[in-house]
Amino acid sequence: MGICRCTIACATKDIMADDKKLTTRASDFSAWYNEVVLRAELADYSPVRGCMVIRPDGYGIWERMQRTLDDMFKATGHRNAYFPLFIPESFLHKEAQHVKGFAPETAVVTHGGGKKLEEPLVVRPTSETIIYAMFAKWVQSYRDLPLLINQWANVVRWEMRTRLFLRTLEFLWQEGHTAHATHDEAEEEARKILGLYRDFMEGWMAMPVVTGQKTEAEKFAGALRTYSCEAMMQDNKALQAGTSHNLGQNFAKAFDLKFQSESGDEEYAWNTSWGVSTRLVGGLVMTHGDDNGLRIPPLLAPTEVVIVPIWRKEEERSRVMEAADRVCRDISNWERRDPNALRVRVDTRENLKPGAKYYEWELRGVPIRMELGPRDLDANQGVLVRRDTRAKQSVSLDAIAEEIETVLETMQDDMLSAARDRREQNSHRGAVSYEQFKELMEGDGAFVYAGWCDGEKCEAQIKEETKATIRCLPDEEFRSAEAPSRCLLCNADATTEALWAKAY
RNA sequence: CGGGACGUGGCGCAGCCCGGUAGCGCACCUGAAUGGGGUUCAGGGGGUCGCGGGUUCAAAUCCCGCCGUCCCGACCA
Repeated sequence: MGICRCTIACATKDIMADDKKLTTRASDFSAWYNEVVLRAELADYSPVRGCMVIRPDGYGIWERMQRTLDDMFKATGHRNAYFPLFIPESFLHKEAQHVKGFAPETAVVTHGGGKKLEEPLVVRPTSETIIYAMFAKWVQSYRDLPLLINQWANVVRWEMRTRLFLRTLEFLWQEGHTAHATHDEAEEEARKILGLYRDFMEGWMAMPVVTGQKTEAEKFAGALRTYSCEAMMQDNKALQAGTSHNLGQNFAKAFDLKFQSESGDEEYAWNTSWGVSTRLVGGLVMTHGDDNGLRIPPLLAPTEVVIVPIWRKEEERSRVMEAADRVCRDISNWERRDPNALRVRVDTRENLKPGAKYYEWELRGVPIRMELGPRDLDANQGVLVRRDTRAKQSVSLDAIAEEIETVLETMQDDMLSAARDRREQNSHRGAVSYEQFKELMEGDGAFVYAGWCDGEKCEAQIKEETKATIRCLPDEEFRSAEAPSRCLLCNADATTEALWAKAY
């Protein structure tokens, strides 16, 4: 609820209006986020603590993400497979760092069919162990490599604090797992996927990311190196949107994944694993949403255009409805079932005034609203309203499909630019004193690029004192023109530049 | 798991301090009118007051326990 600044005379009216309004991002970002997710019907709470139901509008976004990513994985030679939900508990213990990282947050099945199991089964928190155990059976020779597998699955991590989409006990994701003959091939794969993720996040989600490498403290449990895509949300906190790991030979050694090389030697394979999850939907909300609700970038919007018919008299009603239906069919290529055609729907509800519909579709984030009334029909036009800018334009019905395509493309680009501008405005480079850094982190938050001595003590102490962490050691294109020379905390010579921020 | 707030028709809340058997707004249903930025009027349906105990003639209200949600810490895609 917003604050009423009205006089008593209009208090009632204002409260009514407020009842329909979202908490603003500025007043309480977390509350705003929850309200958007619930009221835009992306998800709902489940009876089980920390779990959520993904509703059709939320799942529709995920489906579009899935389809796009799946195409990208296939185009780079990966194939889908499915590995089981249950993993023998002993498997998790075979890689020392891995079990250390995941054991505390696993759900374990101890009974089945009414009997106690001989060996408890872990509900997968991630599938490295079962997958590399299977890879070991399948790989004999270098000719079997590389082995490029992806799976779409659910995983369970018993988190303490949960947030819709951002951190739930169960979530949906894809996990890619590959085996290679050499370290360099694995490294190339891990980097290739990181780039693929970035292309998806920027090109489809209109969510700019900083790519880079995780520090030892932040890397995946069991990995040699972890790379990540870090996006800035509107509260200036970082969201780790995707990770790609070079696992080295750690899992190969733990699961005896060996192959005979060209020269006849027996060698351990080199692995990578990488994933993005339904967390991306949360990232989408927090990147683009505004105080009127969700804003979905056109390429991922389950509905791109909603047509709102407008009429006064009965005669107008039939005329407008008929036209709306016709336009919908024309521009959506409905009868041809063309998957690339526009995703359009007509809001035929008769119990709501047009204005109410406008608010609702804005809340739901549909990119374009098309208002179609008698005056428009007389002029053979429709009114297009962009969700991102709320700008209106009248367009001839003869050219409406083309114009919509143009507007959608423009919106997609504009949303990425706006998100990037916002990130840059809240990013700080150059010499930042630790005092300034603390002020930034205590205040509005920020991305801060600063020098780091590579010392885990400095990293830990800064985290302790400011809650900010090194999100990544940025890839070259994100590094400052002039490399920082001093460590943010200890002032010793900096060995690298680090991106600091508070994180989700 | 520690600190704080909250839990009352679908949603948002009042009632609780000072026990007496539940109310408001929105939403929903019916009818009529209305319809280019949150329609109006009339009629109507819906709640064992988070769950479980206790105190009492009587509990939404007082006491104890538990569960859940949100915020803040320790853990994390």
